[in-house]
Amino acid sequence: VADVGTTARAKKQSSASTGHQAPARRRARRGEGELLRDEILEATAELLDEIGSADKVSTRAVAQRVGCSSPSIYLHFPDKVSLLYAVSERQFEALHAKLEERMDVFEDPVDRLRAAAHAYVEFAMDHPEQYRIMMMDEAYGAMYQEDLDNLAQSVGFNLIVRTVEDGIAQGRLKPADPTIVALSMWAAVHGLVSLVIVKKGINLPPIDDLVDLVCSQNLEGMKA
Amino acid sequence: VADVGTTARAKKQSSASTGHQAPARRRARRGEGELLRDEILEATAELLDEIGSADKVSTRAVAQRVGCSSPSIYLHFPDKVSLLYAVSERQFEALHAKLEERMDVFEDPVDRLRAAAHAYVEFAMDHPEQYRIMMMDEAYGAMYQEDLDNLAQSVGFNLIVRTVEDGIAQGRLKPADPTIVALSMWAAVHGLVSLVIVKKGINLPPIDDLVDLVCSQNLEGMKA
DNA sequence: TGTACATCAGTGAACGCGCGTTCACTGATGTAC
DNA sequence: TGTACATCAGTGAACGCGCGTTCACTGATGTAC
Repeated sequence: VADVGTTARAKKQSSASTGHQAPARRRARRGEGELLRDEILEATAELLDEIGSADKVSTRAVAQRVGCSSPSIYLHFPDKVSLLYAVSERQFEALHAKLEERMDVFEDPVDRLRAAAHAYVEFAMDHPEQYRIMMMDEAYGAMYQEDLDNLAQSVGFNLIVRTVEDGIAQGRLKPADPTIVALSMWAAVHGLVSLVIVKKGINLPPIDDLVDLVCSQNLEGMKA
Repeated sequence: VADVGTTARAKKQSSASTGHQAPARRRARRGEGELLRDEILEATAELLDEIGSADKVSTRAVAQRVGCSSPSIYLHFPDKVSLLYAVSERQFEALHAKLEERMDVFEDPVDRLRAAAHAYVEFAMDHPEQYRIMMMDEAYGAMYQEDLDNLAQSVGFNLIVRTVEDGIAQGRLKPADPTIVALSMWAAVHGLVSLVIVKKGINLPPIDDLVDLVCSQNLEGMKA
């Protein structure tokens, strides 16, 4: 009611309200509307990491982090679920890229699998809350429901299966169903890392030692 | 404003509103106030199973399931978090009891460990959404933070550690750190079951076969 | 046996909040002539 | 070079909803005398 005279800009600046971060974005040029889309995705990913629950990350908080208004989000995403879906897709791509990068250092399939396990754990420990959402959250689990091959692809599962196949073909691993071997490795590593994330504070041996142990149980025992 | 004449009971009965289930509870006798507490715990557990997210189970829904008003919940629990905590404690006790029951059928430590793994998986598959909340949810993870020994106890972890110790003492398993062996078994089984729960619909071999495989990798390889 | 009373086990209505989303709008940017 | 105009990239205010929780109360149950 009062305070109509001062410009909107001045008001936004002065009323810091709850806003620790509002970098006061500049409006994008004509063809650059997609820039905001990227900033929204990044801010959402950050907030998911900090807050650790998709439900509790509000579109308003995302907007505030970006420095835009909350309706602006709807210029780029039809609704909140779509935004979260897009973030998760990005994150799966990042995980996949990291696995590939770390595996490609090695030639030997067994080394490659160990490298993959360690890279997977590193990713999860770097973004524990995002990992929770990607791999433990109901919403995201359901998202990929129709699209299982896509999930396997994204999560790097096929990468592992193929490497196990190579190992068997090259005589480095005993013949076995490569999908089962890959699955039990994945489950063991995921189990480990998810326990550490959820029951944080539980005092465990260093996680990398545990990962080595899991790799040994899954691979060394299977060496040809 | 209108409709004041008809009794409250009649109103409740007729306005079925969204209420599929409102069993029209009878008020407890003088000393039996604790009865409602139990009913609230059970209704909450049911709803958690059905809905699969602690956030999305509302106190109002719990009250409706029980057939009482929502303020009644606050007669027995100071707030929603305490209610959820109490439910989860109950559930951990049930899991512990199930493990003990299934293990006690066998004498041999290796058999006992296999039985434990299968019982654990059965519990999780019977109450997938509760298992998610107990083992994958942030809120519950945090609840037990101060109380790690209690967690280990509740989840049956100590039971497993002791059985591994027995196995080693009896010469049925190779000498090793019993905690590490138990932990890697737990992680592998938890990893498996949590993948199946979250990524439901993913087409996998029967889970019991996978559990057997995991047991083999963790135990058979370790047999003395 | 009858009645006044304390208390126990609850209830209906409401408060205040934060959220996802919509609506009607604004004003800078580039384009046509 | 100047100006009218379309459009793109946003915005402020508000709606409606569901939630956890509180408040003032009610009425059945048992007890004292």
